[in-house]
Amino acid sequence: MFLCLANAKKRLPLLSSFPFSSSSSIDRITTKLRPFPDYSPRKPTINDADLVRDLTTALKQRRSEPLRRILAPFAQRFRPDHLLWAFSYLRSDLPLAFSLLHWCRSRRHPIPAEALAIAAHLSVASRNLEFARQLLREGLQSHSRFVEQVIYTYKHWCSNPYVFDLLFRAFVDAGRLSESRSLFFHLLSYGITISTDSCNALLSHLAVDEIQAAFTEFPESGLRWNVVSYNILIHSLCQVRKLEEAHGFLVKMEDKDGVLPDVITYSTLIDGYCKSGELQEALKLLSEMSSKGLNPNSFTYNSLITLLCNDGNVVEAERLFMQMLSYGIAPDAAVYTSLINGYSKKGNLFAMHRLFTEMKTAGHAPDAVTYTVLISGLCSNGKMLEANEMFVEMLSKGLTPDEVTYSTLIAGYCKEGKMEKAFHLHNEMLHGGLLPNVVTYTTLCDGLCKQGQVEAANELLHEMCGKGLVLNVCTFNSLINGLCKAGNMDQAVKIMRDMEAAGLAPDIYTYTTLMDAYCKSDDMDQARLLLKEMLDKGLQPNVVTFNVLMNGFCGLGMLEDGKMLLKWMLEKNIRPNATTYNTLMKHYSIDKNMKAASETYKGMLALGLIPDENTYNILITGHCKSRNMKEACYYYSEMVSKGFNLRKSSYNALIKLLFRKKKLQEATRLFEEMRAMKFVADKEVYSIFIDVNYNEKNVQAVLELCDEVVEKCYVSDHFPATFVYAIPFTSFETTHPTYHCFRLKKNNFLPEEDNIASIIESVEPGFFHFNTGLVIFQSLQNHNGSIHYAFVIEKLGCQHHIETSKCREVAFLLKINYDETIIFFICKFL
DNA sequence: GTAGGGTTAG
Repeated sequence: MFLCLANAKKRLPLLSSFPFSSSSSIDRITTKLRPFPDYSPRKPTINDADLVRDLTTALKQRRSEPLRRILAPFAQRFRPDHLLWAFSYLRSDLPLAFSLLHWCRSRRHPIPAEALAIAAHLSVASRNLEFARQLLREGLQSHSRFVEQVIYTYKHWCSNPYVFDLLFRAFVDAGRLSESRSLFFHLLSYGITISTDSCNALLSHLAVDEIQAAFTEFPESGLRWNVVSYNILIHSLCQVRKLEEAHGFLVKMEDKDGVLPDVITYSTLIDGYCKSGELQEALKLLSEMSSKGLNPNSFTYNSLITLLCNDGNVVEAERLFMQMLSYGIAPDAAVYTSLINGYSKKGNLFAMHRLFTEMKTAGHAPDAVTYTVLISGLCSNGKMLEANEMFVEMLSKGLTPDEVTYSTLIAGYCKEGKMEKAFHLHNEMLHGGLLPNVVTYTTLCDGLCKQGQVEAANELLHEMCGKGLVLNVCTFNSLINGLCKAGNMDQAVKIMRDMEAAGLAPDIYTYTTLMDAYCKSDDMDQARLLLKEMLDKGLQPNVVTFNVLMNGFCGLGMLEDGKMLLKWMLEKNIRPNATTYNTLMKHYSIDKNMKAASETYKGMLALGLIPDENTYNILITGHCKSRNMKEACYYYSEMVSKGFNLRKSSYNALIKLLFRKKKLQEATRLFEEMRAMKFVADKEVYSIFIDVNYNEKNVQAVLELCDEVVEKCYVSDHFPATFVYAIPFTSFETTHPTYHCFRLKKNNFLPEEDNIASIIESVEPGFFHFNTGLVIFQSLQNHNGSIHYAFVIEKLGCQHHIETSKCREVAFLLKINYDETIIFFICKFL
């Protein structure tokens, strides 16, 4: 069963008892003011009165003695409500009153609401605001009708209205927002208005619509919002991308309310525009604020720098950074971090390190976010060793990694397919008291899916739901991708429909993923249907969507449709990228239509697109296959000059072509280079050089290459070296005789009859013509007890015995021409 | 009591 989607949709906690209706407050204001009640404490009994009088007298007279000793004689008879009367006696001696309260609390007596209220009033009156705040918090926590007690005791004990501000704040701090609002209006009836500062504290906890409601409703009671209030409102509107409204308030605050916007107001709105990618609007505001004499600061610039970096325009971002410096605005760690991130996302690790050094030199200590950015850059560029070193460095600096840092590292390991390491980190974060978040889980889920473990991914997501985390669209897209790659299209589509039904809208990733899967299963009709559905929903396809379709059309040989698609893209003003063109070129090259490939390449350049490594590799392999050595060499030298590298297939193709065109020296150089780059050459390429060396009677080189090709091309997870006793090596279709290479790996083990059978089984079918009895292994025992291996070339009826008793390893190179007779074989004793 | 930088999917 796949995920139940009941809790898929993220719901904001609703303040249901928080109806901001403006009519009710008007009624309240017109109501006549209520006076505060007169306080009349309960009358004590004679015994209680005596006890309290004796106790307070003792406290006053013996104040140098330890409290516990003074109060010991009263401890048995003392009740918490004695505090109420004691406070009257100690009103002029507050430290004693509070000591008594502490003593009472230390005896685990619950403090009556009335006593807490009185103590809070006394604290406010004596300007001990922090203590008052604590008392009010305690009162709210432990008594349901505490507010009434504060009001009831107010007139007699304090008459400082600030106590209500503190009470209001205590509600806000406790997250009891609707009660704080009720308190606001309740107090109006007594003529008390909560301060704007405290109302701002409430605002900063509210959702945007609630803030807006409060904005109209609260001033009806005479409250005046200040610049901070507007900043909170504007920030909140920006967060929900209501930029026009936010901008409207920037104008209104000054024009209608006479509240002047400050740097924060402008920076907030500028950031809003930046987050929406509206650079021009942001820049307009930047000049507007300057013209008003408001100086942009590092916050202001950072928003702009971040936007430029996200657009991939790091150069412009750094230019802005320099401008900021030239204006004497000091950068901070955040600004450096943004730039570092910009370069890391571009894959420019050199510039990333450069800025990191610059930042430290300028005296800005990198923080956990900076390190996370660095780690992220290293991870996404496949530098996991360095990423891990950076993580260790971060720890050594005493910085604490958080969920984001861990998720970043986990994503790095997932990308490498190292799921064990990824889960190890996941456990490490749990041990460190960190809770993996939805991103962590999505990352792990994606990693599992990419390893083909969709079921495990599904289980993981169930675990995640069980922890109360809500799946987001990325999570579903990962799972959908996993199902697609596992060929389970029906389930993938079902998940999409389910998420839709649960109110989580599939996005461009969802559609592109599914379209890609349909394209790859040659179902262009379904892909087209999805494209239509997506367009109908108003989702705009982007370059990736088009690339997926391009790949689909081209993969089916529908190159004309591919060309049309490119045209359509350009019409829709969606800028193709190198991948778009590479796909077309690749398929032209597969079709051996290098003319069309070259034209496509020209079109790409005409559009100002920069060819990437892939572009060159496609052109080179294509021209090689078409035996256009000149063109292949031209693109090769151009790519080298741009610092790009050949990939494996291009090396192989180019080497073969060079060899064919008798450019042995060039071919050899590339073969050496390719091996130095740790690429594995084709068996065919190995055969070329084995043959070349054989012809040059360079037996040592022949054997080395034989060993290498066996090691690299035949020994694999399925054929571990220790279990593969004989590995055939064969190759190409040329005029060369076929080589067979056998490598017998021995650990003082000699094949028994049974093992010979397994040798035979392990041999690639079709080559080792055992059935026809072409080549047989035998182990024979000599009369002196030493064991021989024997090749029996049955067809030829001759046997070759090799003494192996002294050998750990034997390599053979057999050169057989099936049509004629055996030509030679070489054995190598190690 | 208010603003900026980091993690996930095609």
